[in-house]
Amino acid sequence: MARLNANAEADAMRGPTAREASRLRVAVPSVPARVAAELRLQIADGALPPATQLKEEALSEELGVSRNTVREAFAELVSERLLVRQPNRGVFVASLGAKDIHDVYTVRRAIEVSAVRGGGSPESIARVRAAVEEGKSAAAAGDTERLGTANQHFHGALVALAGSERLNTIMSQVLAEMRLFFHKASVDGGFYQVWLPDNEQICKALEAGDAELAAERLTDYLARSEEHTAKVHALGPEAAE
Amino acid sequence: MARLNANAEADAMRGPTAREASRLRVAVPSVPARVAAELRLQIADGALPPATQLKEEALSEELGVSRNTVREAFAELVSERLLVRQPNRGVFVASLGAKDIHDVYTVRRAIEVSAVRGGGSPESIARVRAAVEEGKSAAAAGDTERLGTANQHFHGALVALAGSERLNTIMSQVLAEMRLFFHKASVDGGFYQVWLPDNEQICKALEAGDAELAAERLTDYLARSEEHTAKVHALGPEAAE
DNA sequence: ACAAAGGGATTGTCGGACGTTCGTGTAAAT
DNA sequence: ATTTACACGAACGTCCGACAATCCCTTTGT
Repeated sequence: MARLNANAEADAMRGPTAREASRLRVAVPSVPARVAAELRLQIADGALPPATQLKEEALSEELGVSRNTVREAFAELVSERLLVRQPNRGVFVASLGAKDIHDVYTVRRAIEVSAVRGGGSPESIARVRAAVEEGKSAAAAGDTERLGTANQHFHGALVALAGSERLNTIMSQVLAEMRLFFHKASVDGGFYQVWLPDNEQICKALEAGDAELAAERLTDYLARSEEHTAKVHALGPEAAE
Repeated sequence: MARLNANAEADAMRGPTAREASRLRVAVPSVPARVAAELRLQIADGALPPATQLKEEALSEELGVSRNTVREAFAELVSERLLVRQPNRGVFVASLGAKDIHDVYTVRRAIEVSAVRGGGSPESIARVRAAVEEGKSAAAAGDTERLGTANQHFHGALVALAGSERLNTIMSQVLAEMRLFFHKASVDGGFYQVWLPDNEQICKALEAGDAELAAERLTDYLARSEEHTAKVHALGPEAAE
């Protein structure tokens, strides 16, 4: 129940009040934005599993914000497809079905492949390389969670090759949606391990200036990844491995 | 000022009240959704030109809804990039710069080309054909506005080839953004005329089952269209042709 | 002329209120 | 015993009003 311990974090969540208004401030996100961020986190790491209902009043009390504010946060997350709203019934953590898996991968194919085909600047390619290395090091350390985020960084970096603000935000939403499938709790150690060689090969092709080859490898990767994901999902989203 | 005549439409905008609750209802959209739809329309046809500030209280009075509701509508439109929010300053109709043009076209290249490459079912290709014919008929009738919407239908139909719900919503948002450049007021008759042959050729390739050729032609089209758009935008978004 | 101080307008967030909708459990009827 | 009807309660949807925080503009002081 107590998603946040009621008082300590509740006060931290609230905006700057009169007494602490004097300190210098550098664009503190609005309260609804911070509530949304908090919920995003809890959804991502499985504290709020799919199909969980989020009640406005309960949340507003736990977080120490008004119902109105919670409502705004909900609207934000609904627009990101992390929550779904059933009119007059409430909002629920999105639970994705087989169809959604395919849909998400369709978007990824469109966006990632297109971005990779474009080539990208040396700096942006360097960032792809950095993500690859981050993944390797995480794998070496056996840090599953870091491996997962490194993988997301990798694909985010791929899209960033296009240098498009809009594509970036679309991709980050898609990545957030993918986390609905794979909470860290439901993913075994070898899950991301498999894709490390793919990442390496794609990155190599990019560094060699062969964007077309990279795109081809990425397409291939996405096909296998979708298949894999669908398989894992088929035996129940709960069954780890 | 009076974007809506205050009373008549205001009541129409409000939700079903007690007295009229008896008639059968089939999923009436929520009040914020209807406000957002209204604003979307007014933005699309230029009644609310870019950089216009939208004030919460003024709108809530004109539309006969509460400030809270207006606020929710704003949030929706901000998430669609039709409005931009300046914290503590207000929301403004988005005004796109040269960089945004390129950005939008980058998204279109990714999404549309990818969808076309996939081929698509006969029914969805038929819908592309229908949009092409709609454009021709509108051009023959000299109906500029219908020509514009037909063009949007065409590109929407292209994306629909992929059969992806998410791609569709992304595309419809992008199309909405494009309307920020081209209000019907600021577009001369020949504006869309030019692209009719392109649409025809792309559609022909699809019908012939040659998705790759269609994708190639589309890529070419998008390049020329972006150039054209950038040119028009360069001589001031106001200058019609 | 320019910096500081003041005021007005608008947003951000809160709190509460009330009708509506939907699920559920209870009671009545067959 | 199963089904239907009804009443209750929990949430949501929308409205209203309030107040501090913030920003812009104007006025004031030097």
